Amino acid sequence: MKITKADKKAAVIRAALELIAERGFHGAPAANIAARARVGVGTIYRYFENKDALIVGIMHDLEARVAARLFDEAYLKDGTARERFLHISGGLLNYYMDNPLDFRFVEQFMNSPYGAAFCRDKIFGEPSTEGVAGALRRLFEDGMDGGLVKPLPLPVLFSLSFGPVMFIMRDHILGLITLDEPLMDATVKACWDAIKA
Amino acid sequence: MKITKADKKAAVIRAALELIAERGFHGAPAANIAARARVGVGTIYRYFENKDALIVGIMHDLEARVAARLFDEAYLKDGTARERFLHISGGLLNYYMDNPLDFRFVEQFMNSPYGAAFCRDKIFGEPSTEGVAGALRRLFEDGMDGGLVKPLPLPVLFSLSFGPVMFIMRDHILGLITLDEPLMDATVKACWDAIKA
Amino acid sequence: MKITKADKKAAVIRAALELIAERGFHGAPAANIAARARVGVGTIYRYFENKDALIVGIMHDLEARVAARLFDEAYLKDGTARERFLHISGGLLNYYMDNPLDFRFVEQFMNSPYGAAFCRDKIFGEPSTEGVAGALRRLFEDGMDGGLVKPLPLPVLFSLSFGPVMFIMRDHILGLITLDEPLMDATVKACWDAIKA
Amino acid sequence: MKITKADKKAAVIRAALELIAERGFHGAPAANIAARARVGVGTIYRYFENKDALIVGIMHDLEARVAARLFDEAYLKDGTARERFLHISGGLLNYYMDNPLDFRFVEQFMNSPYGAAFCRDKIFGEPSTEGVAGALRRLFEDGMDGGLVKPLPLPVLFSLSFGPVMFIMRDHILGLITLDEPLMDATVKACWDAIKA
DNA sequence: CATGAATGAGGCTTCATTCAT
DNA sequence: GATGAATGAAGCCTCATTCAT
Repeated sequence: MKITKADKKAAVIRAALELIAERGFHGAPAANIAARARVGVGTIYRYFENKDALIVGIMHDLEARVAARLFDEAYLKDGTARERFLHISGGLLNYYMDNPLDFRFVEQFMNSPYGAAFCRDKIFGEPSTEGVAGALRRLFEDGMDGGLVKPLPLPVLFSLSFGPVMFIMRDHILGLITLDEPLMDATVKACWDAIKA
Repeated sequence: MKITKADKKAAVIRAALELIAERGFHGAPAANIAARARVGVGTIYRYFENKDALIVGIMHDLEARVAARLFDEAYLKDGTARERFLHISGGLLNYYMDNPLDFRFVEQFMNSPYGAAFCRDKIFGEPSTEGVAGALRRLFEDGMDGGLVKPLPLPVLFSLSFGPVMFIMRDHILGLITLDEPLMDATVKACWDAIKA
Repeated sequence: MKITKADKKAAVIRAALELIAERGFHGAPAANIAARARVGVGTIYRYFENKDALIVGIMHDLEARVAARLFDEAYLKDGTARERFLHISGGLLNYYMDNPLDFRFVEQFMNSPYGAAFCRDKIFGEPSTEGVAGALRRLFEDGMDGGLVKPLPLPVLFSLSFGPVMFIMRDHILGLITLDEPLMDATVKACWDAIKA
Repeated sequence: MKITKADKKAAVIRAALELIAERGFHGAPAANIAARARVGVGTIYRYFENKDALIVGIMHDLEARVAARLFDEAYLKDGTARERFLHISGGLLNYYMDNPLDFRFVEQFMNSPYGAAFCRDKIFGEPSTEGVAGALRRLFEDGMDGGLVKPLPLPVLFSLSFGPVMFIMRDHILGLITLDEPLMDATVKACWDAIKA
């Protein structure tokens, strides 16, 4: 058993994510990805049918890592709707602060034909009760039932909650602003103001 | 005045915007743009130094059209900070509802290396007191002075105001939700809740 | 009668010669030629059927200018074969020293498919008794008859006479050597040594 | 050892040389080069960064082949300056007689912006004591020291030696003259007359 | 006559993908 | 499995030439 086993796949995913995050889809040819992953070009095609599959694969991988971070033990112990909201919203902001490349990737992925297809696929699948989406839905639905959250369609609540987070993260990464703990806190609290009844 | 005038440039811009909006940057080769604009390929290069310049040119053009719509007479007549906020925020939402292709373009442009460069250029220029950015800055600064708006850095206020708008528009365009007048109204009002003191 | 009449043609020829001399055939698109000649692109095509015709036209023009310089009154007055040889050979060297762009053009023209065709055309025409070629032929033939010049085919005598001149001119223009009066003199005298019996 | 080895590079070089020799730089698009080399277009770019690099690469390759021919054992055994000169000068003429395409390439290359850059690069490097240039320098310097060769700058001696060779070769290839053994012999001997003291 | 906007064939180069080793 | 040389479709861009003004 060598250092390199089938975690070549992980290396490919990481290399591709980094390259796309840093240079856009244009700037991530298979040859560069392979080079950065210290892998032969052909190896990419062992693990992914083609480049599109690789890109979607990166997104799935990333999603799992984000979910693991947001729904940790801290989240599972009970709390008010507001506390749980702040936990998730703030957690997302924190995650992207710690992993700016992940953010840059998501940003580019979601706002591209890939993202559209990705979302459509999610929708055509039944509204899962598990994963990030499920947890959030329960949070908002409970909140609305308890009269704590404005009675609005879920997508609207989502947008009020995460739109600002994604927006401000980009500014932070571009250097237009420097987010610190208090500022992040103020931001997610303002988001709560937007959705609270 | 003949069939051929210099609005070939406008035709190129429109064709490129549409193609990019519909199919992403990948799906908009120069040949297709020219074909849709009913123009020779070479003509593109009479008006734009290269494809990148064209793409940035589209964004500038689009910006001007958005600004013209948001800062009309209705805006200029006085109103409370909240009224002006709702006018702009709602106006933007409306504009994109009416021009979904414009929205799709902005979305892709801003979340790509093009957008990063574009924003950086804006920043290195002095904080203009005119245009969309200037008007918004005055609006928020006045609001903060009057104690009507939370005292937060401008980029944060921007993100609270427009993050949700952009987010929900994508859902709408993807068909995940159908925005109607009341829903749009509720959304921008919720945004105000986020920023109001 | 304005400054610009049909000497637009001359302007085109000059502009094209300069551009080709400085940047090669690759670096002389019609648009640039027109710009440097301060003339519309279309104008080029009034005077030359196409670009090839223009290029050959430049060569003809240049030939005439060289001939005018070499066969002046000084040449016509009698002299020994050696004197006449040195006059011509040195005159050519001098001409190119004074007109380096002309040299660079000739150099590129002659060593290209254009030059091959040009020479072929000359050959298929009867061996003219006039012009540069004619005068040189007489000079060499007289020299051979008088036993002053090695009895070799004309092309060989030509190459011994002008090969070195063209060769050293290129070095001079490239800056590999700096020709001055004594050096030029020594060079053409050495050429005479090559052909003298 | 299969059909495909890495002498694809040699095939590309050969194909490009031939095409350029026969049709000029204009007449050698990458697609044609690839076709003649029986290679995919992309393959060219595995071995050369771009077309310019290919062209310079051809020249380097050719230089090596010429050097190998001129400085063989026959040259190394001692001889008078005149004998060695005739060996080299005649050898060059012979080489080009045997390889007319090489000649046509050199001719076009040297008299073009490529050649200028090529020579400049050579100059900025220190005057190498090896290779063709070095051997020739030694030959001429020894000759001058021994009073056998005219005391002239090296570039002038070069031009007197090789200018006629290149010149007459072109005539031969264009069919203006047909060089045979005696004629070639007479030519190089005449060149010696030009440089001998 | 002169102009230069318009054109599109054609050139250079990239890059996803394959396949022999 | 892993590799990377080979491939050619396809993208960007240039430029000789035309033609309406």
